[in-house]
Amino acid sequence: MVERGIKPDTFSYTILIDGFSKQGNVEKAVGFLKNMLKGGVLPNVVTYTAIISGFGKKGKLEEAFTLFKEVKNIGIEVDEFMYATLIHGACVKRDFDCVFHLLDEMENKGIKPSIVTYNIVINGLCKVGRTSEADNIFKQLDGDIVTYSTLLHWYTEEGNVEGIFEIKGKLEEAGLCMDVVACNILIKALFSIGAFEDARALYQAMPGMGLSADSVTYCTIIDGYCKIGKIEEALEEG
DNA sequence: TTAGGGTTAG
Repeated sequence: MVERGIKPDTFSYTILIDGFSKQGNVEKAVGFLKNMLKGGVLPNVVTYTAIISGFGKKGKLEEAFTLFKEVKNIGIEVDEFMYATLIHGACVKRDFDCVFHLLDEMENKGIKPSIVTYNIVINGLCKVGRTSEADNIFKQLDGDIVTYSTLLHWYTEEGNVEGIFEIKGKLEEAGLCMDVVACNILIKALFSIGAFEDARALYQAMPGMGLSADSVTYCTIIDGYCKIGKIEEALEEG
């Protein structure tokens, strides 16, 4: 672009910055931010969110917060995306005081967290073994398919049979549209509680729901059958 | 008419 005399704008810079942040090279992303500023191209809330996300993924929460304060000082209006990104970073660091503080701050600013932001918090709590706490805190919440998938996944990891039944029931009650990820998690959960026939029935019902099994589905089923010594069934489904 | 946040096996 530069060779051809095309001046990069906020969008092209932000795409580059986001790409480097996602690859784990937040230093390079910061370098591009500096280039932008030097060239008189103004970063916006999306640009800064990309960098904060890069810091968060690497566990560099302090750097993320320093930048967050800078953004506020510049006078750029922070939004739910930026808060969600910071919350994700705080979850990576297992700093839940920080997480709940950020949620409070959002509320004070009149920024209502969407289900995506709540799902970040739920997953963060589950990851540190606080699944039932996550489940309780967000009981009143209208979960989406990711919320239920996440809770079901972690209850399965914990071997919490009661939890599995609770979420399975809620999932059916909510009547949400299943996706492949949700099916894979539910199949695994069913295997874990010994409901092999239900697991198989769900797998077979997938095409009727407009879903096709992916490699995770097959691995889950093969693993499930192998663990109970049913090699024949494992071979059969493949 | 371009850019940003969440969930799956082993």
